[in-house]
Amino acid sequence: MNITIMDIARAANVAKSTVSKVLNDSPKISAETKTRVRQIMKDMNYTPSSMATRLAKQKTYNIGLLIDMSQEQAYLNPFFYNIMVGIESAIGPRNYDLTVVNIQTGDAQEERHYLKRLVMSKRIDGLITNNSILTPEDAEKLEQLAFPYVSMGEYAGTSVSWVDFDNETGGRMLTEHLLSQSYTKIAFIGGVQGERLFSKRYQGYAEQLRAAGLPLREDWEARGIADEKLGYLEVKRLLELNEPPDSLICMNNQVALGALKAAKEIGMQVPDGLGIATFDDEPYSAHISPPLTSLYINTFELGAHAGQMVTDRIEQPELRHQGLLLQPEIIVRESTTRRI
Amino acid sequence: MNITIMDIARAANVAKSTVSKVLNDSPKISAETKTRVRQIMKDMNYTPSSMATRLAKQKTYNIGLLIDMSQEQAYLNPFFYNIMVGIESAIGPRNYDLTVVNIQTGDAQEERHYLKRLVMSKRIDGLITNNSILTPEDAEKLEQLAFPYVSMGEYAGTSVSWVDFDNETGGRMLTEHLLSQSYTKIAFIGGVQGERLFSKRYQGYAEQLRAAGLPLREDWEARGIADEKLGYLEVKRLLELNEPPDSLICMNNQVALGALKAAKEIGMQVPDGLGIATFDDEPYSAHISPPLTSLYINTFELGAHAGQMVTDRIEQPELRHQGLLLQPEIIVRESTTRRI
DNA sequence: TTGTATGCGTTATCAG
DNA sequence: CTGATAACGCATACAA
Repeated sequence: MNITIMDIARAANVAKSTVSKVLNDSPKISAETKTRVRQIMKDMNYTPSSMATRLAKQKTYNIGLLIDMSQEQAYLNPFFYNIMVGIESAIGPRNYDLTVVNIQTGDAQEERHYLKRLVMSKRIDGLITNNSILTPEDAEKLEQLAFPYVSMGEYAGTSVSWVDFDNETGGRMLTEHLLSQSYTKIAFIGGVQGERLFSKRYQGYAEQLRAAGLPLREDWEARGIADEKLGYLEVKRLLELNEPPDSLICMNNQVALGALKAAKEIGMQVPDGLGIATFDDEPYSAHISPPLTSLYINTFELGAHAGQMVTDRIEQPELRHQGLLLQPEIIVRESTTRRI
Repeated sequence: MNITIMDIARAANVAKSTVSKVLNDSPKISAETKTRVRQIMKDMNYTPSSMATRLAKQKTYNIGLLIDMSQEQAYLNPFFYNIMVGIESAIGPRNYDLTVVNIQTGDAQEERHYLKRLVMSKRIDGLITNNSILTPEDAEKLEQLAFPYVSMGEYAGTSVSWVDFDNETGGRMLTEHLLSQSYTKIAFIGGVQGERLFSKRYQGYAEQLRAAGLPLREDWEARGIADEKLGYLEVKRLLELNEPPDSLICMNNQVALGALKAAKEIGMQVPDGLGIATFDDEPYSAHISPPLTSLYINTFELGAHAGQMVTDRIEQPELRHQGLLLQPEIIVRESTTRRI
């Protein structure tokens, strides 16, 4: 059998409640007994059972991170490791663990639903999700249960706590940068109408154009699922217009890669003939030829703030909901640095 | 208060033990009572408390994944997401959750040590680590505790279960491929003497050279921490030798990127003048110019096997330790496809 | 087939 | 300051 609190109590000649108090460093235990009991615990190589502690304290010290593993190329996947490290950096010091759970959006069988599996079964004290997973109904339910959770990704609607990057400002930054390099015919490539991420980014782009007194050209619109293929096909099309754009803002690196490929095939010089800037700086952005000007988001920070917010909400339930907007950072590289 | 098994028992007019048996689908409960009790559970929106279940069953249904977040560019980090999805795909269906825990190799304070924090405190039923984290002492201790664990990465020593890729065969495959493209002066770039990963890979390379009757040239040795800088500096040096190599095998993509940069600066044509092949295919390997021939390892599979193995060992403690060697796959791209 | 009693290992509430 | 004793919510051997 395993060694329990009772064994320690017997060995120390005290009640198990005393041992418990020593474990929790209760102020009403004398220093002597504390050191004595602790020594015995060490001698007997005792570690309290987290199962029992959790049941007694009605607290798991565990945070759940919800991800949809079926979404192959979801927005934040490439950054997942950093996000996780960020979360851990915030919750670890507060003694919380991180449990990563897969939610299959497909099979929504009642019984396997994460609300039941994780929240109602008390497997976790708090939840971190992202806005593409969290449905309004689930948010509503979490609210009813007064369960602490945070969304990574803006959740404008009701009273939901979230952290996100300022995508609108991001759109403005990229546009402004291109304008400063005296590009004036800027196209925006990728993204589906109605998609939150796209809307914000496009909005920033549109605003900045308007501020510069430039028109939004409909013939330069290139919408669609933001992948390499889209970038390739759309840029081929755009460059063959009578009046082609002189620069691009891409929804992500994949689109930019496709765009670059198209430009090369057509013989268009980047950046002199065509400037390319993109959202979502990835590890290899700097290694493309030419290196891509891109918008860096500090995903470690994103995770850290999310972790901070859940644990805050766990420990101070009276806290009001809040939204936190982090600022991106533009990294200027050759793909938009005109030499003329 | 929360609704418990007792509430259900009362509402159904049965003993709570009966409810418990219904929960566990015991064969000695009549079909009628089962359906009746289940209906009531649904009506009352009851979910058993995992805390209590765990304590009673002495089982957590939780697997721990140990990672060292301080190691910035560890071998498997870029592949972390895939590995995790692989693990989840294996353990999820068996009803295990995954808890990711950070281990700071730096502060080895007794109390925060994962053996105490996770294993001895019974926070998890099984452990997945990688061989760069798992020290022989810890392995020994886990063995003593008869605790189920699996190492990702070969652990040749004692009786440790592990999964890994066949790095030696990988070295042979890359070498063989270069030979088949009639490269004959193959250098091996990156890796530190004594490092397990390097040894295996280099060994495969050396064997294949020997099999082809080619010498191991000491002046082509380029050892060191496998990063871009090393690739750049070493290849600059190599290409200025009287008799430079005509092709390279790089320890990873970073090294290859550095090598490529050096080749470009010197004006050496890739692949005609210099063939470049590398270990560890990464998402962007195909997007480098020229696209890199590289050795792909299916990290999802790695994770899936690891997950499979731990759960197997949890459920069948009598199982013997085993090592599993997965085969890599070579992806031939332009960087080694000679046009002459 | 169902119910009773006890255990799982800790914490918390009281007395003393 | 310390010690009984009752939770915490479920599982299980044994009795009925």
